[in-house]
This record gives sequence, C-alpha cells and structure tokens, in this order.
Amino acid sequence: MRIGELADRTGVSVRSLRYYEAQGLLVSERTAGGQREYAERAVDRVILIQELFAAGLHSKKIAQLLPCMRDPDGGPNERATPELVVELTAERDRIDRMIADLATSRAVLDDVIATAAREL
Amino acid sequence: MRIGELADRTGVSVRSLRYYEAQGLLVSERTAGGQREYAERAVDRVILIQELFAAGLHSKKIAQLLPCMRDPDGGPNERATPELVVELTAERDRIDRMIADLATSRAVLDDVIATAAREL
DNA sequence: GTAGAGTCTGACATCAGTGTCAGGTTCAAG
DNA sequence: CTTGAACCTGACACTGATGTCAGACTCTAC
Repeated sequence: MRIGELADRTGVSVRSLRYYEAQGLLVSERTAGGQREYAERAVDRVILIQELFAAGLHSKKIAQLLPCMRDPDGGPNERATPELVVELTAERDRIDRMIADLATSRAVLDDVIATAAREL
Repeated sequence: MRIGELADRTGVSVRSLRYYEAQGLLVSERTAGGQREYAERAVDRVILIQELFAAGLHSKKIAQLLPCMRDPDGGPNERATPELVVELTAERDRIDRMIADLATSRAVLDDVIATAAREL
C-alpha cells in the first residue's frame, strides 16, 4: 500500500509516517518512481510505534527496541544488549510511576467533578 | 520561604516556578524589595501542579481547575462551571485511555525484557 | 496524452515547558 | 559597608513530534 492508505488505516498523518522512516522506525520499499510502498505488517508496526510514543519513549529508544521484538512473521530478530535491557527496565519503571501519578491526577479530577456535580 | 527554597523542596526549577506564576497557577507575596515570598502551602500546590502537568493537562486548564478545588485550609473556592465540568470529564476519560495505553506499552517492554533475560 | 489526485523532498513554523544568559537589584552575614 | 549568594526581568534557545507550504514528480483513469 502507499503512504496515504497507511495513514488512513492507522490514523497517523502522512507527515508522521515519513518522520518515522527518517528516524529508522519504519521501512518501506520504493516504486520505480520513488514512491513508498508498504507491506501489510506496516499497519501493526505503526500502531506499536504510536503506543510507544504515547508511553513517553523517544524515537531513538524505540529504534533500538523494535529490532529486538519477537517478529510476528518469525523473521530474525536481534538480541537485546544488556545495556538496552537496563534502559528498557528503567523505562518500564518510569511507566509504572507514570501510571501511579496518573491515577493520582485522575482522583484529583474526580474530586472536582464530584464536588461540582453535588452542587448542581 | 523564597523561591530557591521552594524549588529545592519541590524539585521544580526556579524557572518553572516563575513560569507557573506567569500562567496564574501559583501566587506569591512580594518583599519590599520585590522578591517572591511563598506560604507553606505553596509546596503542596506546586506538587499538585506537577502532577497535573504530568497527566497532560495544559496550564490554561489547570488554571481553571485549581480555584475549584476543595481548599485544605477551608478557604472559599469557586464553583466549577458546567462547561469546565464537561472539559474535566473529557480530561479524565483521556487519562483513563492513557493509563490503558500505558499498560499496553508496559506489556510490550516486559515482553522484550523477558525475552532478552531468557537469552542471557 | 492529459487531468487530477497522490506523492516526493526540503524547509520553516508550531506548541509548551524548560534551560540559560545578561545586566541589574536585594538580602543576609561578616 | 562590603561581599557574595540569591533574586529580579526579559529575551532567546531548545526539544521532539507534528503541521504546513512550495515546487516538482508519479501514478491512475479517462
């Protein structure tokens, strides 16, 4: 598929897809004319990238992480270096803290909302 | 206390504290010489602001939200407008989605980490 | 072969919070 | 008083993902 269809199917802008490629997160074949051509599995990959972005990982770390993931099509995958494992563990801990903080913030909002609703 | 102490006690930079004030999130008295003087409760307020920032709320919305919170010292608090309640409810839903997404991302990281650990 | 939609690269803009620097003032301790 | 640390304002830089624009090219359908 071409970039427009991938954008539609993932809900990610064309601009962002090109950015992902520039950052080494996404690969594409090129047509004779130079246009990007994506395999079907690009859809899942883009969604995964988005999730990792949402989790606060930077593109650089995602670029390190992606080749170490278990490939759904059984392709060869790189082994994670011990350094990367350490970094990813730190990320996981950071996400845990983030989830806890979000729960706190949610409670704050909930309190304001509940108080306001009681007054209405 | 002065701004440096508040920064130390909250872990927030002096620069950010001044920014919070410019955004109407934080108030301070001023000494005769014009330096900021903070009450004890500013500490909790700053921490709360940080939490809300971490939850993805923008300063403008936090500025609306703060006066509607139940005051720990029993001071008068504004009533939340129905519009604000709608917005805050949307924020709460967004936070819920964010927490769910983070859980997904955490699982992804966990998988990579576990796979790598098994290979070592 | 031509029209129009889609795509290409490259560059610059945006957002919001924060860092940082300059030049000047205030405060507290000696 | 003087000294040095802390503070003041204002301005500009940065980050990193994304928006947007221009000018040129490709692809598909007629």
